[in-house]
Amino acid sequence: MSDTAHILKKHHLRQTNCRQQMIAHFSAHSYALAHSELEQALSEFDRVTIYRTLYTFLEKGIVHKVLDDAGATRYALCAHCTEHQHHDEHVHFKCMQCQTVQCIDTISIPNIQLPQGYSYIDSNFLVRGVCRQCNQL
Amino acid sequence: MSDTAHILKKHHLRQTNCRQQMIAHFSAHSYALAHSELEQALSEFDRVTIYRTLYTFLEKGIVHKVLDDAGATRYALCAHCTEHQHHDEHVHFKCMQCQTVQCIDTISIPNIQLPQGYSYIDSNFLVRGVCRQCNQL
DNA sequence: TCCATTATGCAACATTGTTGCAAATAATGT
DNA sequence: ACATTATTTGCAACAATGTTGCATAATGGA
Ligand SMILES: [Mn+2]
Ligand SMILES: [Mn+2]
Ligand SMILES: [Zn+2]
Ligand SMILES: [Zn+2]
Repeated sequence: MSDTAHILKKHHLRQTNCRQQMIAHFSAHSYALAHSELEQALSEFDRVTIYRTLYTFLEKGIVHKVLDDAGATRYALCAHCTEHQHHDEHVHFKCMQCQTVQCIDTISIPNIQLPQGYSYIDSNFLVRGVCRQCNQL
Repeated sequence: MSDTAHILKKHHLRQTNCRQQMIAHFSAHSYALAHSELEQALSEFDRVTIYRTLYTFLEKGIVHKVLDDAGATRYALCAHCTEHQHHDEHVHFKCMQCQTVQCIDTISIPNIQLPQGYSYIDSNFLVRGVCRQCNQL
């Protein structure tokens, strides 16, 4: 069974064309994808279908949301998440030159001490800078 | 001279009604404001004017952008920023109960070590959880 | 192969972000 | 106080993104 099929099966989702191609597209890219990018790449599917598929993937822990300072939300494959809990406490890096946002899985988000009375659920850490590729130009 | 007038003067901006009321509104709230909230509160001004004023305030270092996982960008007053550089490296906290996002000025963003080849510009750290007020219910 | 459940496409709409341009306004100098 | 000029505002129009309802199509299991 293909990788994409396996991911869907693992999360008890039906094997549909759109889902398979979306997962394949995520796998083929090392950076986080915006809705608009998926829409362009997979133009055979309706915008709403992609929208709803992203929602399903989020719920099931197949992808996680990646914050971007430029409006549109991005998404990237999760490494070890389940339907019940996301575990994506790694840093995200946005290159201000090529505008891509990537997961830096090797850097986990440092623990911080919240003020009295505040409780922690999760966090999202976006670092802006210039990526390796763009620095080498 | 009023506080709001002083802020505008300091940044060489004209004293206009919209700008003064927007700054007053920011000052009166301890949490980050979305465009839509300003629009509702200051309904005598056009949506576009508020939009452009936010843009001006961002440029001048009067407000900073606060990322939110729910689509709409929020803004909050800067403490020590100038036209030339923002210095808002503090943690932002979003309460998943009351949905407000606030600046936690007392917690600065921890330094992280980026991989070889990456250079750092700035960062945005959003912690999600439950705020003090909502926890005490 | 049939059926129940689920996913998709389409239409329609809501919200947010963005630009051009003419009219209104604020600052400046007289 | 008034005229001049640069800037700001409101309006219209549009682009992009997010969201829902509903009829039709497809999937997975019986
Ligand atoms: Mn990630
Ligand atoms: Mn802040
Ligand atoms: Zn880059
Ligand atoms: Zn709260």
